[in-house]
Amino acid sequence: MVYRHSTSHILAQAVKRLYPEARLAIGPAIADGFYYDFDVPRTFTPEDLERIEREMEAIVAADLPFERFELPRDQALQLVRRAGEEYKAELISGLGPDEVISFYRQGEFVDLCAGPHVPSTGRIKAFKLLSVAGAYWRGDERNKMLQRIYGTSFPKASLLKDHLFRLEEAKRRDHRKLGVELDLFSVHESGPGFPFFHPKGMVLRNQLEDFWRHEHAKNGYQEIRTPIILRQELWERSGHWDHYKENMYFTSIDDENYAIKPMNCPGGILVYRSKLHSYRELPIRLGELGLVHRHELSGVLHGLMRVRCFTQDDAHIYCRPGQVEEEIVRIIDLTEYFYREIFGFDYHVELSTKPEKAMGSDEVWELATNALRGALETRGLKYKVNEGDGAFYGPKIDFHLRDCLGRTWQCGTIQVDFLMPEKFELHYIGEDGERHRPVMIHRVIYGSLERFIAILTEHFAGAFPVWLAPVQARVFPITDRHGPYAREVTETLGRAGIRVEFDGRNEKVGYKIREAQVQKIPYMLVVGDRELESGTVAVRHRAEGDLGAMTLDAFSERVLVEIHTKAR
RNA sequence: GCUGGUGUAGCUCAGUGGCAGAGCAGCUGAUUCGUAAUCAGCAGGCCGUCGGUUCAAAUCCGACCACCAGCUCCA
Repeated sequence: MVYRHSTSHILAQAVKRLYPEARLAIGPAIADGFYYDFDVPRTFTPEDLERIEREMEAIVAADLPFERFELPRDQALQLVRRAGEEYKAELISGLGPDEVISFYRQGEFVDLCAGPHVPSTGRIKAFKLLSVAGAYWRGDERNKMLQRIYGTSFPKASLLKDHLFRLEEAKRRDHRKLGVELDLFSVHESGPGFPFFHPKGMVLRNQLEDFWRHEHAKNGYQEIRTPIILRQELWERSGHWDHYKENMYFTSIDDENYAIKPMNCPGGILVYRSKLHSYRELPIRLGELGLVHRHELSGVLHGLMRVRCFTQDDAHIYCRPGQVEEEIVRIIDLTEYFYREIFGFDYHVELSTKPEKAMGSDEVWELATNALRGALETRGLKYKVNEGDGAFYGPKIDFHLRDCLGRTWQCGTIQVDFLMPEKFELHYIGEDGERHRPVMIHRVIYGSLERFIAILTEHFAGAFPVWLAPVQARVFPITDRHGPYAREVTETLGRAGIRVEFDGRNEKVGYKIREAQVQKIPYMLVVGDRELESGTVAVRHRAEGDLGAMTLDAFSERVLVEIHTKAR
């Protein structure tokens, strides 16, 4: 961390030497590297980065010592103002009264910095500038956009090389690349952000949905389905019109205004409201694999991770106030079962609190937030707090999963909502015969099927567990005379419930094996004279290689066990 | 949406002002083969779109669209 931060100072020094008009913003170390933000009238090109790198080499070669000094606030301000560094002046003004204001000097270059640093610039052995991108000053889009240069550094050249190699390797797992290669899905210019699922992608998706339905039925959920287009009035009532309009698509039918749903909750509420409920029924858990559309900014679209229409594995739980925490614990348990037991993911949990543009009083938010916090503590889960990051109708717990480049994506979420029940005047009849207001919990486990499929693809690098694999086995006859037997094998396995393909093309076994390996098909079955005579199949596993001959029964038993246990 | 980059065959990519190219994939034929690529032939293009400059544009200029990285925002 210190090491990379020192490298960012060298970057800043090089930039100041080459472009004296550049104003410095901030330059922290980040995971795997560092960046520095500059305000420069011209834009940096890749050639500029090379020039800057060469200047950095010179600074490293000069082995300039890093020297620390401290100044009182007014002198510090004077120093940076004289240098025309208005961003640094703003940073100093933002520091608390008792904070020490320190600077670091290397050669002619001085920068406001808390430190620490390596002793001298010569300690930086291997570095590389990776990219340049825009970034708003203080991360606020109302502020000026600065130019951010990203880079990384390592104590040894070989470590830098390894790191760059790992970045390349990670790209091979990219779900966008694998999605094409494995023929899972596509996106087209005709519908940016609106993905098309191909037959193999649908097999995967349907497996996820079947499993989801099964587990939810076991856990006391009922399934519903609500329409995609509903009257605008509904969205005005729910608060989406006021808080979410810019993300919604609208249409009109017979001169009436309608909206395309960005969330499933208002529709689900209409189902709850369609009859009277007794306290004895609660909690009522209504699940919906609901297709929602949201207008996302064009610059954020990303394969299946970030799209403009997606299917949420949603559910809304209507319960009594006293049941909220227990319900949250149940959802956490179900989520952990999915993530940890079934898929084997690493994830982290965040708790998001009341945002600026929220509905409802602080007291209600406090209550809801405490319920979430209480459930997290009950389960002893570590979590990070995101102040002001909740939904407009309630605070939430989020489960975040990693993609191939280490970026994290929110998948599961649990949101407590006292407000929608209010807006829609929901009630149930209590023991006392009076009307009472239920609490609503919104939750998803996969999050969206699309994003989850993207994460799964990268997590397994396309080599899906057998239960999810679009094709579980492929059968190849060695020559034409083995064709009829190979077909019989294919049919028998198919009848046993295995997704199996027959590859009778006139190609060598090696060719077919290679193709099946590239497709990450878990099992390859070779049949030739030996198998034909003994009534067996020669089994090859995509990771374990040649497993030798097995009877058809033994093979199908093996695969069926893997399918049923969801072996990874 | 903002900053920067990219856009040529299904995929990966060459081609920098003068007839649009390669490998893989596809199709046809030959080969009948034992665990990651058999050989030969054929076909495949609105060079992202629209406009401009030029005798001539994939190539230069402009606008737009899409994609990539990052920022802001979110499942």
